[in-house]
Amino acid sequence: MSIEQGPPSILRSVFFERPADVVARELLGKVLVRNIKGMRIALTISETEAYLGPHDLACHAARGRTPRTEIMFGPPGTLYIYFVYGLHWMLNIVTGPKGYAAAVLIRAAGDFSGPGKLTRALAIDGALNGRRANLRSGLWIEDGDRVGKVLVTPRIGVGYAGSHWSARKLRFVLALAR
DNA sequence: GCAGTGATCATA
DNA sequence: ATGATCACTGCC
Repeated sequence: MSIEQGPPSILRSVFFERPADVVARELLGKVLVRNIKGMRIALTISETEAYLGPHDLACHAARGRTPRTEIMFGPPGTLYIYFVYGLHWMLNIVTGPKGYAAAVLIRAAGDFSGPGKLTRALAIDGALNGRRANLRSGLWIEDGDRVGKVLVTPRIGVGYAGSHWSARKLRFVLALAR
């Protein structure tokens, strides 16, 4: 049996240096931690989506390397944060080897359901784009408890990607504990 | 169901 | 420079 001992460990880049769908699934139950001027907020991640890489037509990197997608070509564990619909910041973490543009979108954590609401609650915006998930940036991820059942569904809001890629089951949701 | 909101990118 | 689009949300 495994008893958690000592301080929780912060996920390092090796965790993120794997395919986005693997990372997305394993992020469920991990703890998203935000440190804002000494105030610490810790929320269990409950919903993620994988954006697999340039071949994934729902992934921004499918449009090639642009000023915005440049960040996704960086090392695993880099924060990729972009603005959409004129209102909302989206929180992603770059996955896979450096130079391979893939990422995981964190859609929900704690009581905050919805990617825009999550970033607003944690004061996450473009200032964190390109930073790493670590203590220095004030945003990182720690180990969590074992998770129970996981729901796997198509991703939200990617109808533009065509029937194949919009249907792929790349959204991972933590089922409620019983 | 759909309007709001503004960055981003393709097109020119 | 212009226009379509958008990994969303909240209100109808």
